[in-house]
Amino acid sequence: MRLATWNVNSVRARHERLLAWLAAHQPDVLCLQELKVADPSFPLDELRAAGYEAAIHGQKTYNGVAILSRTPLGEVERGLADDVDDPQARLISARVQGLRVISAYVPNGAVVGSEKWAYKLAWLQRLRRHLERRFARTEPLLLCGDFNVAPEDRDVANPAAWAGSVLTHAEARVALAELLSFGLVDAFRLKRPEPGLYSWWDYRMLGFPKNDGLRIDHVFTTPTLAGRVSAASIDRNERKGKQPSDHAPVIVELTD
DNA sequence: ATGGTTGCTTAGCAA
Repeated sequence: MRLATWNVNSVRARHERLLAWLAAHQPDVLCLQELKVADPSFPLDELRAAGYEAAIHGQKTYNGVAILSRTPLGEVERGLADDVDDPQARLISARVQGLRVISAYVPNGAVVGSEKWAYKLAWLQRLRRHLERRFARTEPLLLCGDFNVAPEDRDVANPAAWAGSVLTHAEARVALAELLSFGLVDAFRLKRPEPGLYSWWDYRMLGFPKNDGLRIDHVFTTPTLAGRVSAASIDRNERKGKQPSDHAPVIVELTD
């Protein structure tokens, strides 16, 4: 089974690229983030024609997440289901081929110390509680998405330049580590421990031409599935050419 | 040279 996660930065702007990428890479499951459309504007028909069912949690202008699958999606759940009144569409989960797949778009956090920063840290805590309430570490779970956190300095091309940013700050890394302490492992790093692998490059400052990248998009899995991870990669090519997303797809292969 | 990009929506926000 091939599973991927990709922050497309507007499914409308990335429509052609999305269909071309699906055709070229044939993932069984694709988690999407930053749809930036409400549900009725999601290109369901074209994706069905391409062979994919979709579970959507859309939002106009900002956020929005989805899970695409070649096989049927069941038990779809949207949001963190806690007592916080939160209109931001950042989480969706579904059952696919006996697995529980989650597509998450963690808040960026803007600037350390800002209100958005506090929301980011709180959101990661809320996700941890959601996992505890809703799932067991003994079940086959795949938590995928844009986490807006580079877990370690080896995930950052230029750690000195990014020191103290919302993507690398110690508090964000601790919050991510606490999320993973639910009982999740970094599926990508199981197979790809080497440095120099990134999933996001800022549109500004010649980020991609200079390869000033960070690995902030992840696939985390419960230990029951870790042994089935057979390969992992990042499709850096998708960041090239005309009108790319600022994120590249992260791909994980699981043995059946 | 203290900027630089993109997307959504249409001046300003978010990333």
